Amino acid sequence: MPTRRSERPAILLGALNGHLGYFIRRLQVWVFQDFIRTLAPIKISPAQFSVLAVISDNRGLSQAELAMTLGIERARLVRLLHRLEQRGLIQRLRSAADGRRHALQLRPRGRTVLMRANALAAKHEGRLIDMLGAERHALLLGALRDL
Amino acid sequence: MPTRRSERPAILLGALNGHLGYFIRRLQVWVFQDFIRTLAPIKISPAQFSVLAVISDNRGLSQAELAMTLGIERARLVRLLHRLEQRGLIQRLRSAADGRRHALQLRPRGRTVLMRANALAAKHEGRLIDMLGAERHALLLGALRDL
DNA sequence: TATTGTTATACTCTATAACTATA
DNA sequence: TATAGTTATAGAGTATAACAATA
Repeated sequence: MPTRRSERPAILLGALNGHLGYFIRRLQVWVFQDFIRTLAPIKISPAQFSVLAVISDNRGLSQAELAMTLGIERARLVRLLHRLEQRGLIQRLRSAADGRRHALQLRPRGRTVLMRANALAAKHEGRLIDMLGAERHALLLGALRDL
Repeated sequence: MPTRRSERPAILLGALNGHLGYFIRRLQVWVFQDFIRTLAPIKISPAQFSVLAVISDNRGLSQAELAMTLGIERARLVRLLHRLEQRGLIQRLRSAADGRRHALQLRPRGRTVLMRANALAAKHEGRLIDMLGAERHALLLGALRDL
């Protein structure tokens, strides 16, 4: 027979305990909040960071390829890229081979910002490791990286 | 020296490979999409499901307690609960002891809907297990449940 | 016809501040 | 004065559909 240990009984999660999605969601919310605050000085959101990182390592890729790689809607990418272009971080070049495509690449300023973003993102990752413990962090990364 | 195995080189994730948050986010998006589609017949969102589940197992708790338990903004809960109340799934009772608090509880219809929701959510969880593999699913649940 | 980029719409989520009523 | 619930706002994210230019 279970006994209460505190005056106020703890609130139960009920059916949620069996659902991985609930715990994934909670962790994801924590990650976004910490990431956004950490990169606030350079005003780079998680989505913008992922876009800059992928363009950096895949110079000349198209918007459709970028959208599919990151699982972002093509329509949403338009506004996202427009802002990065306005800030002088990226460039959209019409492809010579296929007039429909935009070849994406970082501008010098984008490379600089990405370097700062990487440094700040590393600090965020450090806090995530602190929270999870290094072993659990490695376990999760290994389990999720190759899906 | 690495060699290319396909005509078109695969798109690289670059710096994202070191960030657990990226992979957590991708999985979380998959989970939400599948959950929403699975529970579409009864029009219950992930947030609504979590609210019904916690109220069910903690009859009479307040909105502030519920908000803190689920990590939802108090302000957002208001509209969420309002809709569930309009649908006849929950009830807000003024607390006799403290006039500021609303004691939350499921109405009979809410209990019925939650039972259907649990059945559909189990199907969703089955698909998640299929995608991850049973061992990985158990590994992740164990690693995330006690944060 | 199909694809790429674009525009538009509607709804939800997130963050924030401020208001009211009760304590 | 502090707390519980509420209202309001702005900015993102998500899901759609439809359009023009190009293939």
